[in-house]
Amino acid sequence: MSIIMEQIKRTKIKDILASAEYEKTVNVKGWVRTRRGNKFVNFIALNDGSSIHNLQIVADVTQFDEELIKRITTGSAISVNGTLKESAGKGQSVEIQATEIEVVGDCNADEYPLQPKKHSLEFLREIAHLRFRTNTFGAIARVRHAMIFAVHSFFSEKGFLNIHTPIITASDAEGAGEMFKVTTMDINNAPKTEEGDVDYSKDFFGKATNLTVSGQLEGELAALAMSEIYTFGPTFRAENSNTTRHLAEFWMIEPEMAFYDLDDNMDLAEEFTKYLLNYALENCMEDLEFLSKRLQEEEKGKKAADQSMELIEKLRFVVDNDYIRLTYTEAIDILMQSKPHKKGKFQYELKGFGSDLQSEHERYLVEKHFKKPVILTDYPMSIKAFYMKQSDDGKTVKAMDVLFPQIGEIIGGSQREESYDKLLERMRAMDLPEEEMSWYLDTRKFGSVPHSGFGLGFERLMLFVTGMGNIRDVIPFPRTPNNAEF
RNA sequence: UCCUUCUUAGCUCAGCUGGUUAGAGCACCUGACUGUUAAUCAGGGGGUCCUAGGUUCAAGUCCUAGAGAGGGAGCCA
Repeated sequence: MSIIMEQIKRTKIKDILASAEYEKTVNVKGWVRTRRGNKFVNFIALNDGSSIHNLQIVADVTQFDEELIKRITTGSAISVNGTLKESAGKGQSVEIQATEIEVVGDCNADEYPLQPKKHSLEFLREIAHLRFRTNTFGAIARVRHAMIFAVHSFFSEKGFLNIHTPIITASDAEGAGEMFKVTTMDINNAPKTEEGDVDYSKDFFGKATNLTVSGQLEGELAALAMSEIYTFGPTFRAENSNTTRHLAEFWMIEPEMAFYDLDDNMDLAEEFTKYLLNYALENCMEDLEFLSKRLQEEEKGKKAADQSMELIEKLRFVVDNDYIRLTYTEAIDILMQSKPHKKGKFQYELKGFGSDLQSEHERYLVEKHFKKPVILTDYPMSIKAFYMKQSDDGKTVKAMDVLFPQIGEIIGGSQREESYDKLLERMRAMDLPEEEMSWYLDTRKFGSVPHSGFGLGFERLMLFVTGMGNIRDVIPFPRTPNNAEF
C-alpha cells in the first residue's frame, strides 16, 4: 500500500541543521542510520550525505501504521514531511516532528552489512559500494570533493589553464614505471610479424599503446605556448606495489610553467599545498573534526610518542610554517651526523652521494630532525629522469621532492632541461628513442625557454588532509594488484 | 616482488603447554519501557574454526602446501 504524500520541495539536511525557522513545514529524504525508541515515540537518525551530522526525525508512533514504522530499518531510504522544531532532547538543536513518512526503499536488516557500530576499515573496503554510507567515508567523500574544487580554483585564480592530456599514449619513454597495455587485439590470437613478435601495426592505433603514467610531456608542450598550465587526470602504473601509499590508478595534478626556475617551482609547490590545506580548514571543519576524533580513537592504544599530531593542529602547523629547503647533499650531511646513523640504528646503510635516500632516511629528516615539510633539491643526475635540468656542476639536476610527515613524498618535480643539445645527449646516454620523441625535442628547437613543473599525487594529499593511514580508503574504488572490484 | 603477522557467528574478537557439547559483546528475532543519542533491560535463533593434505587415541590449537587480508620494504605520486 503506497501512501500519497503531500508534495513539498526537499530540503537537504545540512540546510535544515543550519536553520532556525521553527514550525516551518519541510520535506527531507535520506537513508536511515538508526531508529530507536518505544511504543509511543521513535527517533530516526537520518543522513543524506550533505553533512556528517544526522537529522533527528521524531515520530509519534501512535500516529503511524505499525507496519510502516517496522520498515524503517537501518539502511532504508525514507522521505519525511514534518515540522521543524527546536529539539526537546539533548544532543541536537533542531529536529523534525514527522507528519508523513514514506519508505522509498526498504532495507532488509538481516542482510544489510552495515550496523550502527564501528566497523573495521578492512571490512568496509570489501563493501566499498556501501561504505559511502558510513560517517568516515561520507566525510572523506566531501573532503575529496572540496580538494578537487580547491585545485581548480587555485590555478584558475593564478591564470593557469587546465589542459586535458591524453590517457592513451604511445610514448614509453617517460620512465615512470610499468605501463598497462591498451589494445583491441585478441591476446590469444594476436597477429605476428615475420620474426614472431606481436605485430602492433595491426592494432587499433597502428602501434603499441599504453595508459598514461604522466601528462607531463604533453603538459610541457602546452606550457611552452600558454605560459602556465596544469593537468588533473587519472594516471596508471602497473607496478606490483603493495603499500599503504600506492595505487595502480590514481589522480595526479601536474602544473607546468614557462619562465619558472627551480626556486619559482618550489614557491608554487609550497603556496599550492598550503592553499589546499587552508581550503580544507575553512570549508570542511565539521568533517575534519570527525576525522580527527576517529584518528585519536584509532591511536588510543599507541604509545604517546607514536601518536600523530592532532589532525587540525597538524594542518594549521603546515599552513603556518615555511617548508625547509635543502639540497640532497646537505641532507646526506645531516643524516651522517644524526644519532641513528652514528648508533647504527638505520636499517639501511647511508651510502653517501649517488644513492637514493631510503624512506626511513626521509622520514627521519621530516619527522624527527625538522618536524615540518621538507623540500629536497639538487639530486644526483644518475638517479633522476632524463628531462631534468642539468646543473653546472655536471653531477646534479634541478630536481625537487616535497616530503610530508607520515606520507613521505607528496610532490616530485624539477626544472626541465631547455637546452636541445643537453637534452638530446642525455636521451642518447639513457638509450631513449629520439625519433619517437621528436615532438618533445621540437619544443627545445623552436623558442625554448626555462620552464619547470611538478606532479602532486592527489590521494597522497588526501591521506594527509584526512589523517587516514591507507591510500585505499581515500579513493572511492581503489585499484591495486589483484583488486579491481566494483 | 621480498619480509612479517593474521584468517573462529552477519561484525569485532576471546579460546592457555592439543583433551568433554567452541564462547563474549554488538547486530538480528520476540517481549518490556512515553524523549532516545551506537538507547536500555529480559529471552531466543545463529558456526564448513579460510581450503587441502598430514601427525596424534584425540586438532580451532601442531606440521606442510595453497588462497585471501593487514603491516613493513622496494618502485614512486
